[in-house]
Amino acid sequence: MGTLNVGNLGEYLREQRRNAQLSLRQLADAAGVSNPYLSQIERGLRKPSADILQQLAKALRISAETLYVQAGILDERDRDGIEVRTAILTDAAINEKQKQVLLQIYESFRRENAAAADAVPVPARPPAPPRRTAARPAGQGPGAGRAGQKKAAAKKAAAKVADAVAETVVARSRALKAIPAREKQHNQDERVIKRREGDDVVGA
Amino acid sequence: MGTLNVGNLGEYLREQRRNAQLSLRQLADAAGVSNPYLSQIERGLRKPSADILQQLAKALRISAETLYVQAGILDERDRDGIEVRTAILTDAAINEKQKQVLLQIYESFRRENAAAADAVPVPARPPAPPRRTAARPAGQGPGAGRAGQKKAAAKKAAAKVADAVAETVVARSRALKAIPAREKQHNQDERVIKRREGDDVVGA
DNA sequence: GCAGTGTGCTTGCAAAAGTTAGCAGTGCGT
DNA sequence: ACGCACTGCTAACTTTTGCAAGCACACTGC
Repeated sequence: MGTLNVGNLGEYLREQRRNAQLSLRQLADAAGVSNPYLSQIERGLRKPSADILQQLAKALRISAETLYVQAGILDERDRDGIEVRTAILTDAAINEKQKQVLLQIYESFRRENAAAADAVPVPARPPAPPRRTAARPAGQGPGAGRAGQKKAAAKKAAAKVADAVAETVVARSRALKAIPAREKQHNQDERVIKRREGDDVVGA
Repeated sequence: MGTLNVGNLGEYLREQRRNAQLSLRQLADAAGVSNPYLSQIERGLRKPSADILQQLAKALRISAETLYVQAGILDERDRDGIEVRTAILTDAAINEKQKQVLLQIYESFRRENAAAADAVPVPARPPAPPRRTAARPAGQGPGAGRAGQKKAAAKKAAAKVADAVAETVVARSRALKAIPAREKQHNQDERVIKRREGDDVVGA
């Protein structure tokens, strides 16, 4: 193959590996791939198979599809957000509430990015105003008192769920950041043991 | 390779080719693939790369993802999730961090639903099960008063999710900027770049 | 200084993917 | 009968992927 069509894969992989604070050897070991090969991939000298990409994605705790896209196996084509909206709305695995939550977040992100693209000075919390706007129409105040009270209670419960979810996300994020460091040390210990054993075998 | 993990690909390919009323040679020529290789693929003797699958899909005028699924590159069992994930990942309007956040939330929703579907009592979290149990009867509407209150609470929680998560994203963004290790890695990047340039020269 | 450990990379090689040249069989026209 | 075009496949070969062994360099502790 004269020129490898590997797109941005190598750079992306290296970036993700660095974000995870893993050495080349650590990621290679975690993915079950040889470290020279991983080095070659990162430098764009090789185009790995989808199987290898799956293994790497798993070790990096990112979705394989992410790497497929970077490698040019899956196409990046959505510009209007229609597919994301459609996919979310037609997904049978999540309920309506969750769909709405995801859509709100998705739209917030899009707005945030659009604002950034416009180079408009972004307020401290750009997503906040849309949320409040959405919350008020949901109220529909003129209804019966009981109806209003029930709705307020429902909102309170939803807020509690959101707190739990956000907490989960934050905790997970921290775990992801904390684990690599620990794993790194732990892996070093393991590698020391492995290496000594390996050295013994070679010596023998 | 002792046993090729090619799933149903060969049979599926042959079926599609026959449906299109193409001979093996015609399809191979249209796809830019050698006809003996196509024969081997159809007989399950070879596992083609994603590039070859793309070429074949294009010649057959079907989506490459269809063949990826048949080849086991994409998981069909996870089909609904795949569409959402793929849509999110291929969306050009949001960046990588946002994509990962959305995916994490999506996954936690799915997990939440799967756990609720399994109705597995979680001993580790005694507070959580009662809340979920309450959310479920709400849908079934056994008790009108309580069910209504719980529904309203759920809505409020959902509304707060976006705010909490957006806050998380902002916090994470700040954390990423604050991490000194990032600078360290940046320096490593420079070193690697220098080294790679040297290597490239040697390679050329 | 040294030894030990970690890092990323080079080199040679095996295995697998993928191609080229050609074979055997089938159907059709003369 | 023959020749021709088409079919799917075999076998040898080429190219690419992916790995094992090892190198050079950096860092740390003694």
